[in-house]
Amino acid sequence: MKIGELAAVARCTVETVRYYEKEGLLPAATRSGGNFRQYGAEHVERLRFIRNCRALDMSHGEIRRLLELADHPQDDCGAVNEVFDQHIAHVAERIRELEQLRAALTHLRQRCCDTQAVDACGILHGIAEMENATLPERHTHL
Amino acid sequence: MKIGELAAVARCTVETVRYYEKEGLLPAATRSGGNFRQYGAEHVERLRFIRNCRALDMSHGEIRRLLELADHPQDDCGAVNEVFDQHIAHVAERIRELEQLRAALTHLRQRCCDTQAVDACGILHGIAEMENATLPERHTHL
DNA sequence: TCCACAACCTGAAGCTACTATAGAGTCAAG
DNA sequence: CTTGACTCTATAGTAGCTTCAGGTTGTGGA
Repeated sequence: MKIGELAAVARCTVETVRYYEKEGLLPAATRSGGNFRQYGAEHVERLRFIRNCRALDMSHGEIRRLLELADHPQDDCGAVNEVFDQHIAHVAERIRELEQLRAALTHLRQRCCDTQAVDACGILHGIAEMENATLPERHTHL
Repeated sequence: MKIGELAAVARCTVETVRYYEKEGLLPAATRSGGNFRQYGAEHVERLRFIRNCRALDMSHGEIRRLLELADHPQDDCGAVNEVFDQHIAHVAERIRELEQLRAALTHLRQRCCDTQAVDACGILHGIAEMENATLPERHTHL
């Protein structure tokens, strides 16, 4: 199977496949006489795994770790659960951050209910007066 | 005031200040004899505004738009409200996406309750079996 | 006056996860 | 034998910075 077909079955672009190879997420393919990449079922499986992890918003670092662990089938899967739990924690943390953010934005929004002159706009004044202590820093890649 | 002091009062790094100047968010400073940037109160105000917008997770594009609008104090502030409402909508949308994601992750997590061999791990099998239709695409910069 | 050292300067590269482009080569059908 | 789809490599761009290299300026103590 050539790269276009692989990309099609995994629903990603050809460029993404080549990028994963360069990043070491996908092992280098064998080459045909004309230097075209040749793939088999194991590449399909691996690429689909990677794309599914990306659909779950995992970083390449997290995916790399999962792939390493999956490559030792006899080992205990506790480490897998750990990676996964940490990822869930990242997501939960980001949701908390964004909910704080939404509350702050909604509060600010109420400072300008009517349309008026810009220099009297409650939103702009609200932003100018903010103390940075209000909001959290970002802790995740999400 | 020199760049280090400006950065300190706005609680960001010197590099960030120079970056904002290069991006055109912050107007170019006048220079001292030794080519050091010199800032005044208006720069402090503007930089604090920018940093507060960033704390609200606005993109540089959104901030640029707000700054433009703020530079025409006599105009109607309806456009400001519009930018703001759209940003709130972005945040709400991202929260929805992440909550879907969390649900999917939590569901997957339940497929491996006990520690066992990697090749029997319900999480890894679950990821491998996923259909990409499950999850939404990202629509915002958040 | 000299020296050390902090703070400043510019320009370029690195980060994440891709996407897009240019220019060239390969292959199957008509 | 030509057309056109597909592939190849290498490079640059995206957002919002951070880090680094290599050089200049300003300030305080000896």
